[in-house]
Amino acid sequence: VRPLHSKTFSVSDYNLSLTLSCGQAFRWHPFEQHWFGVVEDHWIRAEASTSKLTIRTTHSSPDWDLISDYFQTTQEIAEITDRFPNDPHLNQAVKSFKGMRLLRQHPWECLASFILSSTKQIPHIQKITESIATHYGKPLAVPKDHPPVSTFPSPEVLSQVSESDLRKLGMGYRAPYLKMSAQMIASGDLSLSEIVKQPYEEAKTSLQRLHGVGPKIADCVLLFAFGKQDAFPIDVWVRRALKELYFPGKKISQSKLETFAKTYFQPYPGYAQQYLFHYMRTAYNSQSSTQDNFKT
DNA sequence: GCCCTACCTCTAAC
DNA sequence: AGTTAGAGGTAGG
Repeated sequence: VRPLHSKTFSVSDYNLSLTLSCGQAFRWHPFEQHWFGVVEDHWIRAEASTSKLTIRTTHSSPDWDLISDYFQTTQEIAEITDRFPNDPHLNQAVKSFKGMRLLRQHPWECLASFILSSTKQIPHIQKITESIATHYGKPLAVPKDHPPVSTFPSPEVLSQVSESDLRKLGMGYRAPYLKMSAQMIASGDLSLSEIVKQPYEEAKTSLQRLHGVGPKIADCVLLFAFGKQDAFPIDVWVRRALKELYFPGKKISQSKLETFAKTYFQPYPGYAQQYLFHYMRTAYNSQSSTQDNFKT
């Protein structure tokens, strides 16, 4: 057990709990009054008040720049939400979820997580990603009152795992997708560090060369790992939100919806998407009597 | 282009 | 308590 290094970042409106639990990252756990998880090879403990984000880590020489980047500590969230279009839905979402932010995740872990996310609910995605780390990652030092955790294994490691061993972790038909993606990246056939430099549309096309990666998963990686602000992942919840909130009672094609989203929510479509996503999910879950209003 | 279906497994809802 | 439908997509027809 190592002593913890710690650092406090000055932030404004940092809603840590919402940020870590809103479906963009899958390996954060609430523990007493804080959260713990992993950023690359750092075990991390995080807690926030309205003006401070305090990070502790067991890492022997913490990479604070990496950590600052992951948590986007220098981002002024108000500057982004202030530029959302002025409509009642977004206004309500911003008011309800004040301080919800986007992280800047490790590209491979983010990609792998979202390959595993298709037709899965969040608790199961959490279970599988944790299980992958436990089985194939490297154990990290943790404080003695905390459970063991491991790093998320590299593409090189996962490309060597057999499909049947991956299936044992419960990922079903996604196993070959994960393995093939790991192989393509490990072999250098596809380079995530090159894709990050490409403009949004080109980067999206590049990512979709991977089997199991379509427009939605590509957009998740572009937004949550590469910080491409134009990415607008449209999943079932966001589709419902767009249809019901902006085109009630009308038939509208997928491509029309995409065009609308790309233009209407500028200059921060990605952030707007996350607020709409959360807005729709919580409204849907908490008001069962109004479910019919949200049917596709 | 647009629509349909199979794909694994878990979970929540009958 | 067993059983079944549906789940934060994608590929292939």
